[in-house]
Amino acid sequence: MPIPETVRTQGDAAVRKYQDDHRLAYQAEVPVNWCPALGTVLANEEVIDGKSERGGHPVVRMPLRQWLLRITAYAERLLEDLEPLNWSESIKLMQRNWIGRSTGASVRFASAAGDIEVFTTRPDTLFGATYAVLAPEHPLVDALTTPSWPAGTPALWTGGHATPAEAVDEYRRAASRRSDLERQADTKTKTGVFTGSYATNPVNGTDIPVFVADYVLMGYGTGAIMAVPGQDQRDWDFAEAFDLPIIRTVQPPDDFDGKAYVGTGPAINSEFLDGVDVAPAKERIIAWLEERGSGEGTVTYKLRDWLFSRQRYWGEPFPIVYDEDDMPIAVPESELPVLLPEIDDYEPVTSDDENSMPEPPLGRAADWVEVELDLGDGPKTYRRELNTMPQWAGSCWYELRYLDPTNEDAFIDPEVERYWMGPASTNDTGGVDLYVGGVEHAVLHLLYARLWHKVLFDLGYLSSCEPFRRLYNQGYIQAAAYTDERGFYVDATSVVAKDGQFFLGDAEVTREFGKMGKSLKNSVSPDEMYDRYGADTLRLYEMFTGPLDQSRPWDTTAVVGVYRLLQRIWRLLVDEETGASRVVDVPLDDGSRRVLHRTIDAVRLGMEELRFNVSVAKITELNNHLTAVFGDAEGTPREAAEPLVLILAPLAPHIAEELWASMGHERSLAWEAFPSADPTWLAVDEVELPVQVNGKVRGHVTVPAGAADDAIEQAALQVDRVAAALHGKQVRRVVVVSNRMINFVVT
RNA sequence: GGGCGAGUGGCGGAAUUGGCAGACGCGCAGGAUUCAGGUUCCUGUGUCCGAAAGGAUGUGGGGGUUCAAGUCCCCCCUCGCCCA
Repeated sequence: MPIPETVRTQGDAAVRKYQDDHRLAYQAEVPVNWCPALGTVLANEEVIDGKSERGGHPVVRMPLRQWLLRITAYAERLLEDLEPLNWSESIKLMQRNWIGRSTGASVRFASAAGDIEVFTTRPDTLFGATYAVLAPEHPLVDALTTPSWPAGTPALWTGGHATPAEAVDEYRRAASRRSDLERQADTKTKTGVFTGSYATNPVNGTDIPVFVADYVLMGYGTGAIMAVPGQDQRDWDFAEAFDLPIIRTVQPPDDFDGKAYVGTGPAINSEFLDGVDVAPAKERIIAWLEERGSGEGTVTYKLRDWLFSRQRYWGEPFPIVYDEDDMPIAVPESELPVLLPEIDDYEPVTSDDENSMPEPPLGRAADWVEVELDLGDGPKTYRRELNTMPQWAGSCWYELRYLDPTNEDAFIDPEVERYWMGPASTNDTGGVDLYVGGVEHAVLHLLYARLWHKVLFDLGYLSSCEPFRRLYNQGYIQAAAYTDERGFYVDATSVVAKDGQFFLGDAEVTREFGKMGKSLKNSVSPDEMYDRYGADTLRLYEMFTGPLDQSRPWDTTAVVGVYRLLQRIWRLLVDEETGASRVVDVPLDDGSRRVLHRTIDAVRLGMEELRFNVSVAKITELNNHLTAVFGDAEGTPREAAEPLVLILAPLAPHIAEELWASMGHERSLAWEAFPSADPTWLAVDEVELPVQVNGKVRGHVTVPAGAADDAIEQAALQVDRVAAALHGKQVRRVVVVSNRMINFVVT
């Protein structure tokens, strides 16, 4: 890393600090998510509503020195490169929201306790800031809390307390009992107290009161806001509740009758900004603030650096050792990989105690922890890093290693990577063609893997800058889950149904449907279906029950349908009595040829769009047709039999291979191309069109494909029921959609 | 509170994206084969009226645009997911 001269001249410590501020992996004392029940700390992405993503255990915040990966340095690129990816908009949106880029300004309001730094996305509304609010946990709150209420403080602002100190103390106590979720969800009642201090609005020198209120969260922005009730509904509600002035600084449209106006419009009551629209007003005020040193334009991200240490045994050890000064040193490449030591007890140290401390299991491997190495200044004893990497570390790049799994010299041959993953054009990010995975990885695996891919790209190992070009989120097969009267999940397999109610022993339980898994205790094994019907039927059934991206309950009642389909296909191609092939080398009739090619076309499309349920339906239709024509004939023409087996193969591979062999092939069908429809047989020479009268179908006509509008009209008029419907009516208009339909509009 | 997605027969789900709603399968009913059960095969199956021909009605509810709406627009209800 190039070190700027100005840093270099300040000595080794400064250089080290500069490096630490920029390195991808770094250690820092940060507030971490400590989960005593799991015995490890967790990344922000692994904590949902204050509970662990796995298991739902309580998570407490505590400061700790840990490894972090500087994902924030990639925030902008992670955001930008989402754009061209063939991912669902909802997942892209989740990542965008998680990265949480917001542009705005940080503005300093002078106060007796020093500058209060607020972040705002609406610096253009600064003239409308009529008060300021700090989160109850904000570090300046104590300094801003005055010994007594200033003269003229409205009773409304004091919360009924004799002094600001009392009021603030009491308020903070109450706020600490409410979770962030409650604080944000409860938008109706606005609470808060006045600190007794004022802050100066830099644009006009106005002193505005400073409040403490829990609708401002410490974890977002700077934990302090300038309140602009005219343009923010939360601020408006608070202003109404505390009788604070409201100044509109954006002119709402004439027909606007709401309270806060968040739309665009010309600035008003804003001196030099008056008449300027929101976007240019932002630019102008930022320039003004920067000129005077009162603030600057900033881009902030919600995304935080990735906490990368875990106190678990099962994880990649860090290739890091510490010297006698506790200085971390990278293990030289010749010593890699660092392997986990054999230990007897690799369980994490778990606890119910919020005050317990993380304790890495690797600490138990005393003779592994101490290691003698020569890192340039002779053999010395070093101490190994005891934390391990999170489970995501491996899943961040496994897809790359899969491409070249036996390579001993590199994690992947660049040529191999280019072949599988390389960009197809200049605008292409590259990446695997298709990645099927669950939505639950939206801001976990799918974000982390993108980071690693970009890092490897930057280091020159990859030609693709994104790992997954197309992402498809499969739905979940859900299963019935049952809760007892306490709301706890009970083992679903032990529940019995009786008269529409569900019981565990004598106790009634409540049924719901959810993703199968340990947490809902409702896993259902496919083994039973496999034993009874075989793997092909199981596979085909899963594909047939509905679109891949939809969740649905596991219901086995319809499985016989696809089982019968496979049997029917078998009987079409193999003589049940003798086991001999029924495939014959005679030409196929034109009608069957049309059905065949239409089916191939539809199945191919279904495969491309991952709509396997439709593909199965089309194969069924083809088979129904062929059975009707050839079921009782001497045999089934090869021209239809072979494509039928080939289009079936991806859905029911075993039976397809067997049928393929039965037709005399010695080589696996895996080497055959997927059939393509012949366009000649997709073309039709006659079409049957519905004839509508006032939008209602009154009959059908068969006309040559591409027939002229008036020819269709003449033919339609010949249809008895149409003629009857038109009798005595006046035709106002005739709508003909070629090869589609015809509609007579009458009165 | 905000955002996104979904709601179609008894059930799972189709519908070339504005053009015959209900493909395909399950289930159900009737029939054929069978000593019988199962298997297999055929026919029917949204709802209402009708013996039938046929008619009316119908894609969560209400309104709208259009010759034509499951599909587009507005309001509402329910469910799911995400964010706060």
